[in-house]
Amino acid sequence: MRLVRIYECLCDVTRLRLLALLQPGPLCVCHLQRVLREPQVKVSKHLAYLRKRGLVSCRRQGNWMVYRLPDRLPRELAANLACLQDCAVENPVFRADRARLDRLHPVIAASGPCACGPVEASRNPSQ
Amino acid sequence: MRLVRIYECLCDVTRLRLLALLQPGPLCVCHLQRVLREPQVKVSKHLAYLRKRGLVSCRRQGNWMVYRLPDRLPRELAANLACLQDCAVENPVFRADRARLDRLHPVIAASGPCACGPVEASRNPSQ
DNA sequence: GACCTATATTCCCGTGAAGGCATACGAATG
DNA sequence: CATTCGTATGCCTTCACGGGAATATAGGTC
Repeated sequence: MRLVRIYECLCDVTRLRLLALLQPGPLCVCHLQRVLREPQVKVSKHLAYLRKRGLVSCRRQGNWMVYRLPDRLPRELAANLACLQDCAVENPVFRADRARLDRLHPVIAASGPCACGPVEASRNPSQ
Repeated sequence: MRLVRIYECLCDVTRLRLLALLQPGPLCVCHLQRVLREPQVKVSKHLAYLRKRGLVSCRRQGNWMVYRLPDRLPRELAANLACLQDCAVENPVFRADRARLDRLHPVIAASGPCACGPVEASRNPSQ
């Protein structure tokens, strides 16, 4: 059942945090890593897990990998991400992550989802 | 994180089906078993899992154990159950379960959540 | 081509979960 | 008290997952 697959992705803190961070827009691994403050392997593995199950997609951008939520989300996933978003509002962990992400905002806004290098797209793409 | 605990409960089909079945009102194990068409051990163990994590509560009723969703659900859980309910509407597995449950309705309506014996409460309690 | 950086993958270990079988428990009934 | 019924628990095996260390890969730079 597809729904179970989704929940399997959601039942780990790191993955929840990753998904919550990607909701506003795409980010590269180094940003995710910096915000989560988790070791590289950990972040990379959980991203791979999410990728394999279609919860995130990614594309290479020079040296960097930019991750994002897929454009067209299946109904169940969209519903659950919305629910997650709701729950995240009042959760200290997510709030702290969001705060750190916001502190990265200027950089990201200036140079795109990957501030580590030259990039085209901006955050919060309406497409 | 409490949220993760919830998702851990949701990432198994059997448990999802159990929760979906209990949403309208309390049911005894034998009914759940009959609707799910799963072996007794399996049902019982998953109920224990849910019980241990506070997603369901139960009380003995003579020979039978009547399970229900707890009266006051924490915010996150309520949100996710609502989301589950939504997703369940268009899912064949849940629909089939619901159909079998509905076929049990007359019996349950007549004798309560456990049709196997005399019982007091009716389904869909507004409390 | 050598080297650096960002990220992914492999290998290993420990833990926990799922499923099944057998058995235990608790309540009712004779 | 023995039996039966409904349900729970213990034991076992299998398997997936999470985490870390080390290593590989891909792209960029000189």
